[in-house]
Amino acid sequence: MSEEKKSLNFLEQIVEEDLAKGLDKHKLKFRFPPEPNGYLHIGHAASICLNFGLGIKYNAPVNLRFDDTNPSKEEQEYVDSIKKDIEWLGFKWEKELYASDYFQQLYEWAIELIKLGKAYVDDQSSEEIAQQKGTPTQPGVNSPYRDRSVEENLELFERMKKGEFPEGSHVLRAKIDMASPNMLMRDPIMYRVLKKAHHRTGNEWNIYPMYDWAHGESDYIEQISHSLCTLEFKPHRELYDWFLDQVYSNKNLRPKQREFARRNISYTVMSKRKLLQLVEEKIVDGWDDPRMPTISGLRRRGYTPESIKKFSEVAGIAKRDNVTDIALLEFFVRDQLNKIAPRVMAVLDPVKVIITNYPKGKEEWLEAENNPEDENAGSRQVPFSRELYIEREDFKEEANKKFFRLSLGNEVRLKNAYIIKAESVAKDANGTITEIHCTYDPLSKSGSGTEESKRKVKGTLHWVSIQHAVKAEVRLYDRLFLDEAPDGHKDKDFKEFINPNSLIVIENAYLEPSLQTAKPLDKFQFQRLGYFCVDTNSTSDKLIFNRTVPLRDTWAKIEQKN
RNA sequence: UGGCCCAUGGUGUAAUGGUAACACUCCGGUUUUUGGUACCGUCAUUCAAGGUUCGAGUCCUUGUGGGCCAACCA
Repeated sequence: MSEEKKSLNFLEQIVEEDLAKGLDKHKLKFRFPPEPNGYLHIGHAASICLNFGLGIKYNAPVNLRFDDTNPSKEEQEYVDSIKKDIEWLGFKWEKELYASDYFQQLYEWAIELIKLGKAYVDDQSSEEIAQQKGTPTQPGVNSPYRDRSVEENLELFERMKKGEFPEGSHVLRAKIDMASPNMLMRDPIMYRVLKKAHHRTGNEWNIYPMYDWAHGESDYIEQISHSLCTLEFKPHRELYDWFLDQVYSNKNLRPKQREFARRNISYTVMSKRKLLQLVEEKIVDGWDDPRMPTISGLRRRGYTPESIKKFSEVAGIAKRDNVTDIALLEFFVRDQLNKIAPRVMAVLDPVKVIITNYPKGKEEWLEAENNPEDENAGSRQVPFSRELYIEREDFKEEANKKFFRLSLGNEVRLKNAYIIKAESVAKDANGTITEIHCTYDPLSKSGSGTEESKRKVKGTLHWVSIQHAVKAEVRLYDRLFLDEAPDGHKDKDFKEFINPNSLIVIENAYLEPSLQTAKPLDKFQFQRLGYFCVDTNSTSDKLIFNRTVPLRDTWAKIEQKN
């Protein structure tokens, strides 16, 4: 077996360089740092696969650290969902940690900074502070409180902590440089007063640290060797390093922040704010609606962890803005489901077929292969009888030679059963076909080995026996947005591009009886239709199937062209 | 009008100074009891212009285009 050399992405190269420069490989440590203010989505999967992938590759620990410094947005529900999703993807974290675990340490370090004259309490409003901050092209001006004495700062900060001041009245700021070309270095806020209950620390704190102050120091406390984040944090790196300088001792490892481009996907939105909006405005059925690009949505849609991981791996990691084609993700689910999903027959838009020369009351149980791609998948029995359903679109009274399906006077094979020929139709008053009368060739049974069974016919149809069929609700999902980049239009709201047909519910689909016992999240290929997954709310009394993705459909393409 | 980052087929990545690779999509074809799968084939001289070099997608300069930065969010 020749093993293909995989090229390293630029972050792996950085790790390799650090190793080459003498970094002890046992000191490699990574972290995945979600904020528990929303559900994980496919973009996070890139970061998860990157960090945990690095952990696997170098046999290094990866911490799961919740960045929970803002109690007004964060909730336990999100913590739980995030843990569930990471586990479902198949990754194991070394330690479950929280930025809030470090609140005390962070507080003590802040006091040290005050004592060193590197931090001060500012009494101004956020508006005043914003005004003094300048703009990217103009330097800021110093706060009038910038040169308070250490004693006064210490006392004020203590009172902030005790809850003596209302929210918004005081902040602790790092004293850096109001004229820095980097806005983040213009005396950034380290603490604000927030009298909110925290999901872990309750009412213990009246002040909460800001991201920049908490994140790098948390990395340092955990001795994370490589702290990987998305591109928009690039300007934060200077501040990350500045804060690190304040506490760093060369006896310890110094964490390194590096940035990569977030993964965008066509025909969807990825920001948690917008996803939350879809949930709150009930445009979708919750964070795990199968149309959502969340991990939980994809799971309910029928995606597998493997397909998501493969997608993340192949899409890769780089530094340029990107919009990856959703078709790549769909390719990987199909690719895996093709190998593992049992084939079954289901008719979504039924029209009745009566086989006039098949005896009334007779039934046969025919053998059907479960998966031609998996020889260990075995087979099952499906019932055949005189009255069947086939898809309405599989029949035309008259058809040209490109139509490989059933038409009057022509033969077609019923999958795993017999060759039938359409003889006549019955219609209702509107002209809608209500019955197709066919005859079958008794010698043409699938697998019987007869000459008749080997006869070439143009097409093969799926079907179900009416008297044996089980009913189910089938939900046909399509992309949630009609535009490739719904949030890429400056003058238009992303919701203007919502696909009105993103969900089509078929109340009464007919399935072969073997599906009666299907359990939530079981995956199947409905032959000739697509891959379907049993919904999490499905029961044996009320079966519900979600369409994960349709099969590739070259016939639909041919038809579209005409 | 400041600072930083980025630029390779339709899309996403690779090529680490030595003559553009892989995957997806699209289009065309072969096989097929799923118009599926599998298999085969077509699709770029790397944003532009200069420069360094025997040799540049890769290094330098200048443009051009895109992104990020003025939350008591992360």
